[in-house]
Amino acid sequence: MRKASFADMNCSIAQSLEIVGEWWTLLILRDVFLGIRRFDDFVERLGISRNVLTTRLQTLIDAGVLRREAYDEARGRYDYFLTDKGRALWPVMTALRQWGDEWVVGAGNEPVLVEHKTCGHVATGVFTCDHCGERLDARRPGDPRSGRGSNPR
Amino acid sequence: MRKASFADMNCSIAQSLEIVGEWWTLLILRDVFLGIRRFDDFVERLGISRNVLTTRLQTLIDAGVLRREAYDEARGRYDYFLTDKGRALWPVMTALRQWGDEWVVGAGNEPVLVEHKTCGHVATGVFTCDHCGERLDARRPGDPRSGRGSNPR
DNA sequence: ACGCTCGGTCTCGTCATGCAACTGAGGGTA
DNA sequence: TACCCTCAGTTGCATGACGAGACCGAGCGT
Repeated sequence: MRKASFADMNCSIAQSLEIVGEWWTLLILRDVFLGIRRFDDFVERLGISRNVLTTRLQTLIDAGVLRREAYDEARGRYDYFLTDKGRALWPVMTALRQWGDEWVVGAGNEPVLVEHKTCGHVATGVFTCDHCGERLDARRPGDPRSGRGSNPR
Repeated sequence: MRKASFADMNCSIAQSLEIVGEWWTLLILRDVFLGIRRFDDFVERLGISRNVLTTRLQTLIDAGVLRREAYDEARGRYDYFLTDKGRALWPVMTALRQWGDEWVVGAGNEPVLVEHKTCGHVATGVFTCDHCGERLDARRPGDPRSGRGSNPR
């Protein structure tokens, strides 16, 4: 039996996970965000097996999240870069990192801090409404459903 | 060979993925956010196999993301609810959904809209600096590294 | 000529997953 | 009493994904 696919679910979370939801994929992307570019560097930093890395990179390239560029055409040596689509995953990475910092990682493990270049402060990203700027949160358990539009199946 | 674990990586993204990074897990949580509470409803909506659902729910309970509560003690019927830790995953779900809406889902699939109750508008969440309120983005490829603090390995 | 580096591919054994049948307690119906 | 139904899992089996490490091949350095 094949592993199930989310591709036919009419839900953008399912569609997203179809691309970045596999084991290792988001860690590979984390390293790309940190500037890692080469096959063997991923293998060494992550401890991922080479065959799985090969398929994950290919999946991400096929999905348009990464771009492969030769830095030594003759020997077939490549760098992997984020595309715009890949760079747009930054909020996902940040949300995951902040959740881990706040709820998972024990004391003694210093979180990675992000400096906001513009204002110079260490920044925590917060989700705000693009309309009024107020901070957004999940609806409380008792609320009626806040979603509307198509059925998120 | 066992599936590799990210638990010993000193990185909160890896720690987070150890909990929510498995196949199916974020889709289960999406449904919990939408108000699904019961075993057979997850099975039917997701098409997940029952044994996998069992282990995923248990993992999430062990991690403190979900809470199980009997609604019919005699017959062993349970509801699954989000804890505060689980509800704190809302930015992750939102970031994934918005990425999917913008970059993955084709035209013709209407995204699920979220109404911001306070201001009454349909809201798109944006990541902003908690200090100055300016919108946050990933550093551009050429920038020096923006992370500082412990090595995010 | 020789070894080295890099970016993979191949093989093989083990683990996770999907499916479907089964279980077991209690309730409803006849 | 007998029978079926619902719900929340558990069990068994077949298959596919994963991990480890060996291997490969092109070109460079010496």
